[in-house]
Amino acid sequence: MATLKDISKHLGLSVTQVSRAMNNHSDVSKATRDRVQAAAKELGYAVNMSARSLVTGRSGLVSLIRPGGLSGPADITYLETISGLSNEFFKRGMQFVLHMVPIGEDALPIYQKAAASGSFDGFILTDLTPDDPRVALLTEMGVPFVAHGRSATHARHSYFDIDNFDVARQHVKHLAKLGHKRIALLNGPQNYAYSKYRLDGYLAALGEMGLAYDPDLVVSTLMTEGHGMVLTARLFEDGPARPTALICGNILLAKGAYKAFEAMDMRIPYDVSVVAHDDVIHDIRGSAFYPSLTVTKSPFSESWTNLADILCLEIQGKTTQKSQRLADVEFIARASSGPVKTKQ
Amino acid sequence: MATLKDISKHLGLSVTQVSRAMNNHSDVSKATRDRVQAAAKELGYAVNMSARSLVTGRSGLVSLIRPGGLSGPADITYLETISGLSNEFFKRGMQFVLHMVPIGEDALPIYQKAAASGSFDGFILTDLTPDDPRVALLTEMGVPFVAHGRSATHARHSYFDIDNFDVARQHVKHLAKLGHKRIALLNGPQNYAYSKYRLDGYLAALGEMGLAYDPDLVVSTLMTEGHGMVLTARLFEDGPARPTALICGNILLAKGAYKAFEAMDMRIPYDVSVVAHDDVIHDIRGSAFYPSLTVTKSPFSESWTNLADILCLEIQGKTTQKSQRLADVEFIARASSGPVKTKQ
DNA sequence: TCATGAATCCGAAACGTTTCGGATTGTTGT
DNA sequence: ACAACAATCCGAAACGTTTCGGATTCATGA
Repeated sequence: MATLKDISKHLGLSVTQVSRAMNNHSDVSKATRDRVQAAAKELGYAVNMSARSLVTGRSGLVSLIRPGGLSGPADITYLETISGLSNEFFKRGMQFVLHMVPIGEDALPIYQKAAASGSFDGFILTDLTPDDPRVALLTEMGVPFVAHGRSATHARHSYFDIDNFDVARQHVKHLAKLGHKRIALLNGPQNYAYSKYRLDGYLAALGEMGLAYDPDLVVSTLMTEGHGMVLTARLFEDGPARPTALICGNILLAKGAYKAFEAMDMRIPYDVSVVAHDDVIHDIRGSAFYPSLTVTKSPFSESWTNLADILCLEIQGKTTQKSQRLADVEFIARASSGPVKTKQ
Repeated sequence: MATLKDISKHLGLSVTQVSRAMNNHSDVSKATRDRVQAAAKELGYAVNMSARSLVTGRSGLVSLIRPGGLSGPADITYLETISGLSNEFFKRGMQFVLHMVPIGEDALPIYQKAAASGSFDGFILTDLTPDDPRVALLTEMGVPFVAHGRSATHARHSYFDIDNFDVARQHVKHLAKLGHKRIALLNGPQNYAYSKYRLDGYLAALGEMGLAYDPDLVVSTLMTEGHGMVLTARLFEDGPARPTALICGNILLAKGAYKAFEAMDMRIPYDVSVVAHDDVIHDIRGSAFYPSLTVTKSPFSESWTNLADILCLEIQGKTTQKSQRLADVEFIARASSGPVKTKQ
């Protein structure tokens, strides 16, 4: 493995100048820069990251520690996350270190150790909870990190998120304008921050539109097709209090809901309106539903490059200010939502 | 961030002795070892990996480069792989660096660069093809690696695998002993090494049992429930050449096959026998099938610790010999396979 | 002719660890 | 009393890079 010294000997230059040439510094002539880079290629030079890290104090490693192991096929979205992030950091010349903590083990001490080891330049946090202890820990330790989603209690951290408050709000307002008064919400798991924001948005919009809040119309669940089906069936049991519209946390829940409504002989959108949020990760497209599904849409996949950008900024530490980005959500009205049925 | 020098000053010892104490070397007294370790804890010392790497020449990083991006929900098994491996290497104090190469990009140059950079101590190869170019590349470069599965052409590399030849052979022999003469094989994708070994085992066993080989009875496919269903339906079209038994590459294919047979009104095991290989990753248990499924079984999850062990050996390079381990497969006869139906 | 400044280069120190070779003790056997 | 040996320690070099401060050259303008 060739070193800078090898190149410097081979060319009769100082190590300093070779280093500066390789890193495109200003005070090296174009001629020598070219000579150096040619020699580097010829000798098969590759920078020794350990040596560089030792002097720069940066390892080039970012880490994603995933608590809670796997929870079955629902975790396919997680593979998407890992895939996207690993790629973005690769593009930026950084190594993406993954650690999936087995289920049942407490992840916080692992974060603590990893952060204290100084081996990592930064961390990516996913699956934020409303009051996430990892945010508190890393903030206190002064370790760079970026969160996919927002912690509610520690507002002053870098994150990338979509405006989940607005997602639910748009859904409610759309349905309320169509005359719906009893709107059910099939929300994501309640320990996640985004579910909380959606619930808040739902409640706020109900208030805005002058609608009453009925806790029986809101349910939190793992977002799978199966759960969508059975919980929809439960929410829409026949009776005087039966809702006339349903908001689904994602496309899979909506798919389950469609099945439930079919089984119950309720026609969309005549008997019931359905809207959902589409994060464009599952192969199913809202437009391919029958009837086609009204959605708020914002591609999950736009997160990775943003998260990587933000973390790199954070690591460079040029600015003390935290980067907080909210992605746009697009509202697409389609055939699954319509005017509320007038009493017959 | 405290260093060895800090501890040495704090204790009036030499840096040498502190280092040796921290690494449990022989020639340091128990008394000073304790003092040193206490001081280390007190000062919050954590070894600087870059510095250590620089002198030892080992980075503590292993890398998994996954070509081909994602192929949808079928890739849930891949999450299992990543999860298991990241854990095993964590236990061994190594960092697991992941890079998922986007679909369409050629992964080989990435392996080439990563190996040439010297940043990684070793590589894990998955999804081996029968003549895998990555095996050739890394062998030639002299970089430590371990393969999950075997390359057929480059036999002299370290690997962990199950005896896929034997898997198919056991299936055939079991069915042949029950009197089956026309045995269909629903194999995995043909570009994977394990599919080739299974096909070889199938052919060998047919020979052993004196049965004829009919290419029409063998089909390669992605191993999903859907493919299992439609391909079973096709293999078992009515006619004089209809097979009497089916070997499925995994549990998902078997599940699809069951559906197909139900639709075709063929009763298991009276009209047709079904066997499969169970790698115990999908939540579905062969014993929970109705009728319960005859399988060869060997848990995928045993691979991770073996792969990590082997790669660590390879990295230490104590032995020039390659580690090649074949896991056992267990044969479990259940209700889905029975004597061939006598002509009525 | 001489100061000025830009362009280009270099030596040496520093990062924190491991390890080689040797030094200093104290104990043992003769 | 002395050699031999084990136990315990230490100084210094080395790993490969970056960077600080300064040095050299050469053209420029006064």
